[in-house]
Amino acid sequence: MDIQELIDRGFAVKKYPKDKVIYEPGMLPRYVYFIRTGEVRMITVSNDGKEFIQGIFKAGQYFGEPALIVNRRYLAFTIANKDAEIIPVNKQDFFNLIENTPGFSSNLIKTLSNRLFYKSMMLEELANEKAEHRLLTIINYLLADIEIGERLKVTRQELADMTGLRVETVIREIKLLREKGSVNMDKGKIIRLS
Amino acid sequence: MDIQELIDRGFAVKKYPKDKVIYEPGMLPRYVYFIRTGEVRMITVSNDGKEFIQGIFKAGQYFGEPALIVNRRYLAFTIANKDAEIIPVNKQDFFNLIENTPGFSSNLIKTLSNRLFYKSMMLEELANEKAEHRLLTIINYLLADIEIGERLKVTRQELADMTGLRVETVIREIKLLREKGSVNMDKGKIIRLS
DNA sequence: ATATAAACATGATGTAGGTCATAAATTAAG
DNA sequence: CTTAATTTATGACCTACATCATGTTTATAT
Repeated sequence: MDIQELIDRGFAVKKYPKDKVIYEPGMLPRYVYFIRTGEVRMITVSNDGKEFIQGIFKAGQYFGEPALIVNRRYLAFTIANKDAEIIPVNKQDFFNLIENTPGFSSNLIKTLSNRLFYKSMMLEELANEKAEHRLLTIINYLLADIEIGERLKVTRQELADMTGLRVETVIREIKLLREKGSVNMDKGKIIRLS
Repeated sequence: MDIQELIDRGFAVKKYPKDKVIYEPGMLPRYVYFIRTGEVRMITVSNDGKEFIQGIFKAGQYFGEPALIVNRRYLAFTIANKDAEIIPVNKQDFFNLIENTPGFSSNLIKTLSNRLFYKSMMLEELANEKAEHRLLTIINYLLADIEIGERLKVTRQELADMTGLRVETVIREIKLLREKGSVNMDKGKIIRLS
């Protein structure tokens, strides 16, 4: 399912400026959101305001289906990370897409499986592993997605919000990882060497 | 997809005695496993031997698809919790089921969405919440699945393995929850009152 | 009924990582 | 260029939970 196809079929594009909330916990799901441009973060927030990054979604991806499919209220916020153009597709239309668009259903199955895989991995980390191991795991996960020689453009705060640690801990731990040579740095950012 | 239908189509049933390992981390996925009878637990184990329960699967359910679908090695062990009869369905047959069995594909999508929902919830808990909150969350999640007046037949060790806590912590915390009245107990086990 | 193994319980002590405070270094904005 | 805002950095202290040790109660098997 590519986004242009949706537009051709007459679905409307909605603009969300950076930091605009797309949906929040407690709301009943009505749409699945297809991202044409920009980026979205999905976060849960604890009582005392600590954020956890459940996922980052980019152009070409969609989000919000699980809650809609199982028909339960959202658990997370989704917020535009940058200015974004998004196509909300309502429940009926979404189910029509699944039924009638060749390959869409199997694409959805793959997407859900992938996310499940990531979440299983992170659950194990958060349940059992300590700071150093958790950090190495996401760092390597993120490094696998960029080119050799590129730097990870992720802040320490974001790493903290993905691992359930606090910034200070991430800062100290990354310093140790660099000293140990477990991680290579370039001007304060982690770089992929191989 | 009900299990009898698979048997009618000629798929073989394999017996696994209690505690038999069905697959383990590092293996390449070759089958999806449909449970005819018995029960299976999926666990990840840290370096120092601590277990985390990724999921429990019962008669009528299937497991092992995500790794097969994304074509990556298993992260977890799956182990028979009780004597079990299981039908391994190989990759090609499984994809045929998706393609050709009416309703199977949408059933799979629902199943994956449900698990994703559970894992998102637990990730938030493990990342941000302390022992008491974590415990109340799974306890209520588990209570929702049993009848009013029934007792939760789950050990404190199992609660520990689902929340990333240690038995002693779970024991102490449950005692506090009972004293606070946040949880009702009957002969040492948590009971659902309403 | 008795033995044996799980499960539950509780105290004493240790520690990883959180919290708080304060500041230097980058990056973005005007 | 200068200012403001983020991000990174570091020390001092604290706390929730882990760890270890040992015992009691409750199931399970013979």
